[in-house]
Amino acid sequence: MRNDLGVFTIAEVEERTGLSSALLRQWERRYGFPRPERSPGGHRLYSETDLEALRNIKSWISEGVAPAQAVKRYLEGLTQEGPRPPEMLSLELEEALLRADTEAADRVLSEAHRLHPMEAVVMEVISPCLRRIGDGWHMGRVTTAQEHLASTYLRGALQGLFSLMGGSLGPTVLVSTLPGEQHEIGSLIVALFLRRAGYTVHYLGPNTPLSDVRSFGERFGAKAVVLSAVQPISLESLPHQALHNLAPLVVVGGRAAANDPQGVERLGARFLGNDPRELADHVASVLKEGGLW
Amino acid sequence: MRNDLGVFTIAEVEERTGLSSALLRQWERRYGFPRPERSPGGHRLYSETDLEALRNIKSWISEGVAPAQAVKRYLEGLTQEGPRPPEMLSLELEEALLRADTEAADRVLSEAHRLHPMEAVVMEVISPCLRRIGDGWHMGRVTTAQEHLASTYLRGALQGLFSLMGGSLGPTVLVSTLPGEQHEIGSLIVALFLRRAGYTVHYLGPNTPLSDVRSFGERFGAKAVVLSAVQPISLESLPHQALHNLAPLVVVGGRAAANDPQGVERLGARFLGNDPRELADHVASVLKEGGLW
DNA sequence: AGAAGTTGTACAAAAACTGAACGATTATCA
DNA sequence: TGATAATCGTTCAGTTTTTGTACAACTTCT
Repeated sequence: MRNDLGVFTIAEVEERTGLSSALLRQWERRYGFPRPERSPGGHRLYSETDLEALRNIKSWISEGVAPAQAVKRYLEGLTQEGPRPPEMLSLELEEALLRADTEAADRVLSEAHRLHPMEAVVMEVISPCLRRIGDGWHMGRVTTAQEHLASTYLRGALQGLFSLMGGSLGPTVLVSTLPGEQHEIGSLIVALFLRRAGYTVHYLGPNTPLSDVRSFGERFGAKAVVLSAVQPISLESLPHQALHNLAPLVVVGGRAAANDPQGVERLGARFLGNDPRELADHVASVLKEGGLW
Repeated sequence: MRNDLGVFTIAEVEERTGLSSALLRQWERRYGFPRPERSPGGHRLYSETDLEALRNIKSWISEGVAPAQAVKRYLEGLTQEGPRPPEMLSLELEEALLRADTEAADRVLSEAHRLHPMEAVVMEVISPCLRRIGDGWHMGRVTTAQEHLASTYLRGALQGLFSLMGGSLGPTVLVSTLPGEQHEIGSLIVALFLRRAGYTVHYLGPNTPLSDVRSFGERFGAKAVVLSAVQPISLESLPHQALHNLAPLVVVGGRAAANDPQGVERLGARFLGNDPRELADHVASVLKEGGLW
């Protein structure tokens, strides 16, 4: 299942996690974690699991959890059961949803949140699960009803995360889909990461008419509008420069945008990548460059 | 469900709530709230619940409630003149959503849940709010973007309730909408009440093809299928007896069904009323009569 | 031999804690 | 109405906790 052998030197861990070697040693002394294997001569040899844990802890700390508590939380998560990695949780989630067992899905998600930070749950548990189910549907392995149930359930889970994560300090950003789109989950994930990055995000839901996006943006002084496009048609059926003046920055993401960046430019918008996390980062840096933060 | 362990530092709480750390300490001294856990050395460790409570209290203060009263209101769930009625909460919810203040909406809903049973929150707070916003949209008083944001938000809230309410003992019922429908919220509410009535409810989300509903129903031995129809077209465009053999009992609800009960019969289904609560009751009694419970 | 690691101790900055006091409002009452 | 009392957010001083880093002396790895 997972390679738990200690192979990384402390310098490599420092490199990969950004935690200084001195700090790693202090944590081990103070909190008893991590406690890596040792070489015959006593050098620390960290495992992949240790790295993962350290990244989790670091990200909890950045979310405002006190360091000592972050470590404690991780250790308590361990005592429950073996630390199942995100990939396995994602597979369990898929299995639960395909057999329409939403209670089991609840359990998997709540365990995922106990063991991993929000970002990892979204990108490594929920997202891959959705992709696999989508693929399975295209290949006929998954029925439409199963796909519906799963995406409805996961959309709800993401929406719960979104609202759980209040906070409105930074500039305002609107998130929606292009008119006519069926898939809203990508835009929901982007909204999640933008909110996490400190923006005031209004998630308008799918399929909002562009004229309303514009008026809404004006009313709330939106600095950016992010729209998702999965189906090529929704990109192609819009007239030239249709998105041009929705807001100071207009971004289109999604598979259709990735396959046709020129199409996005034709509409007067920008393509800033397809990965939700990257997209949110890019939006942030573009807004900063433009002095719009 | 919620992680209630105290982990957040006072600085993080200050940042997230906007209440100064000195003030947080004074409140604790003066009102005895919040009383967070402590680290071994005595540092305060606030929980997620504390954060939510503080946001509630802060918003009441900004509305003019005296701080001491706001804390008291939270602790007792009471205003000076007893619990606030659902109608008032519903209006507050509408107002919050129309100005896209989802944090305020969160607070209203959380207060509603503290003061009233789930059924009342759904039927007397959320439902009327949706209806008013829908009406306002038809009359041009509410923009499409506002309507989208509100229904997206409330759909999420209902879905949260639905999944929060697990439980699968009774017979299986499927809930979806007729193909082509845009509005899924009615079906979501029905699903909620059916689950509350003790059924094992699979909510398939909107727009599931009928063939998939059928196969899904067969696989899970569904005793009933409930479909929602808001737009007359989705009712009229189906062939005769299209719903006939989806399950032992096939019910169609929604405004379009209420306006055209013969149309429902033509499809081989039954119309059992439009009010979600009644509909759920009727489904239950029909299943009992038919010996299907 | 030199780079990298280890232990143990020490240190300093940041963050929190306690308790008290201080203006500025707001409410109460003669 | 005008004086008095209560409420409330902020500030200050002095102490303690927490946390990250630094240093010295010694060891291991290559």
